[in-house]
Amino acid sequence: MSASLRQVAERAGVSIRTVSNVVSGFALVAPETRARVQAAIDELNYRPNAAARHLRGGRSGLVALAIPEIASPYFGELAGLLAEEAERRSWMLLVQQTGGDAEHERGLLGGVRGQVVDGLVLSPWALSPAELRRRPDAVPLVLLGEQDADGLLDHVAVDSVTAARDATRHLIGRGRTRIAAIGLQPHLENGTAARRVEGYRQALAEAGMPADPELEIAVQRLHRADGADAMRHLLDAGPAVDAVFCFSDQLALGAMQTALRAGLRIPDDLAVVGFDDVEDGRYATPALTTVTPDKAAIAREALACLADRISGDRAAPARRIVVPHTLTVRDSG
Amino acid sequence: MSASLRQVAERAGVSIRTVSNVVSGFALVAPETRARVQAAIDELNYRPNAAARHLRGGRSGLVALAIPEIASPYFGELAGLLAEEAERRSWMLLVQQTGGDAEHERGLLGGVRGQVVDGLVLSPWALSPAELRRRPDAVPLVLLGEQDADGLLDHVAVDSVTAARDATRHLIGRGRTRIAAIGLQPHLENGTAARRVEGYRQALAEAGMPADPELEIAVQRLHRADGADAMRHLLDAGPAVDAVFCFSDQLALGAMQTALRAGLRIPDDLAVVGFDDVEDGRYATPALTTVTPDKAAIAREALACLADRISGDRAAPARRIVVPHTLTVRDSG
DNA sequence: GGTCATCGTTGCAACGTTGCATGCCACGTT
DNA sequence: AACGTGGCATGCAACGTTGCAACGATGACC
Repeated sequence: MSASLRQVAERAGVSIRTVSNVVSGFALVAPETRARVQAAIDELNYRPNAAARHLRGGRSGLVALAIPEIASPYFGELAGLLAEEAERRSWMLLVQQTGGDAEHERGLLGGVRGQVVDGLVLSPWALSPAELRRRPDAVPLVLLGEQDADGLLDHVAVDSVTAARDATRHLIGRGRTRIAAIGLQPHLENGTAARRVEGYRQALAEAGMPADPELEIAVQRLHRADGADAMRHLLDAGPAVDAVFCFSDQLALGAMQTALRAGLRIPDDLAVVGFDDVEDGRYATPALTTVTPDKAAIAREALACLADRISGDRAAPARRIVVPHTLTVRDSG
Repeated sequence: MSASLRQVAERAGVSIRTVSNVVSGFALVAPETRARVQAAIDELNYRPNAAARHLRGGRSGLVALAIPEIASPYFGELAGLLAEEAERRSWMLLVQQTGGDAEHERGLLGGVRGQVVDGLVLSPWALSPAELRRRPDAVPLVLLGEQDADGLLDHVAVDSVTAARDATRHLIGRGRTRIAAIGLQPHLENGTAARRVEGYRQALAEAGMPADPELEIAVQRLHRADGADAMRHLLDAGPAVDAVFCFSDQLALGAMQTALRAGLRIPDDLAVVGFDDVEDGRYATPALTTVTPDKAAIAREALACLADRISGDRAAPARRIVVPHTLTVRDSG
């Protein structure tokens, strides 16, 4: 066990309170006393007890990040940035995997196991906006992704409609005429996929191209395997396509592998555009053209927002923070 | 703020202690009392206070994972598995990024900020074995990777020498004669790279092939960019090669991109083998042949070991746990 | 010379929980 | 009737910290 204030106090011949004053740095302490206390602290290798501070002060210095899965490159990169940002704020980051499970997500809304954390950054997957809204009012919460919760919950995201439109416009601009979209998720309440389809359709409409339901492929999850399956489906049964816009880089990479194996040349026969700009895509062959959300901004804004909630007005109107995105054109389309 | 035992007790008309007994499930409580207390708990939505429990019991239920970076696919996948395993044990997982920085790693050895965690899983990068050994005896610690700390610290890892030998043997078996190794890290104390070179050299020696220093390429880190640089170096200045064994999949993927861009056919002109078996590699084109460490076993064993330390004998002799690996042959070599 | 502000230090209480010991009651045994 | 037993409930103390108010000592001021 580690030394406590009491032991330091005994050793330095002062009261517990005085040691506390030295440790916190504040308050008036005579230089000589401070030095003596400091010496005792060093000798005993005193470290303030986090549990006691937490109990007394109500702050744990912990923030939780709840995401579907850490191993997914997008969430991994995001988690890394959030960890950096948390470190900068002297917070510790606790990571919870929801597995995209509604039950699990719901559980977290009520607070992470016994009020351990000061705040929660949640990237919902299966939870409906309605459920998000009627959450038990517990820890400060910031949502990642667009959530149909305007005015009720803070959330940070790129503008998916615009981003998807940009990506699709790009393909149209390159002369593609049969552009498929991979990544619809009609089974989920989560609005992200819906918004990306919307942007995709808008771009087609602008260009006077008909929206063909056969070109809109739904997936269960956003993994490479789902992209591979979707592409196989398109190649087997589907109509001819000369481009695919995938709602994540993972989907795009899976789709690319299938297409390449089928002997298609990318981008000559098939252009592929992704979404997220994860590192994989940059080193894929061909390198993936993709929508680049400002992930650092997402991390920064999410924690800034959380910080405001934690130490500021909890009842302040909810904020909808939109971070910038760009289209990064590489070799795949 | 949330309800406390006292408030529940008042509402149910019993003592604090009795409520505590109901909450903990143990002890003898009359069915009728239990029901009344339970009702009060539900009405007030009582959740035990983690800080108080931590202070009282000395356990926080938190375990820290310290890795160089979450965004790296290997560590991301590992973190995911550790998170699952932690969940299974009702632990929460706190993630610390060290950035491969010695100072940072050293800081963690002394305990994560004020004894917040019950245990620490550390994947050292820059820290020397000597420093690891003379750590201040604080929280229970398990190291990931081979650490030259036998008998002093618990650690979990694959057998890198054997794994590297297996991989190299495979290339030799396929008739490759000029096999480069990418991933040496002579600037680091961390022994992993050294072990992989050793296995590589062993396999060459077995086959009566000379070890050519020009074929052993050092890197700063294990990112795709480093692999790409190393490959470029080999193609530009270096001698002819017909295979590369990379010490991580990241390196291999970077190397592959450079080779493909240079017009080499993989595996015809150049065979590429990686290490880690991350998902990227499976979906790369061509799919990456690689050493597959049993990552789930690493996660399982690491936490099992930590659990033993936490609730068992802290002075027990350190364990060196070796998890199995296989060679997964795909298209790249 | 007395009152008052200032500086440095201190004791008390409380945060919410649980281990321990003890209390009380009813029942069955001697 | 006295005693022991077991079931159930409770009070006290302590974990380590910090906010608050108060303390004595010192010097300044009127």
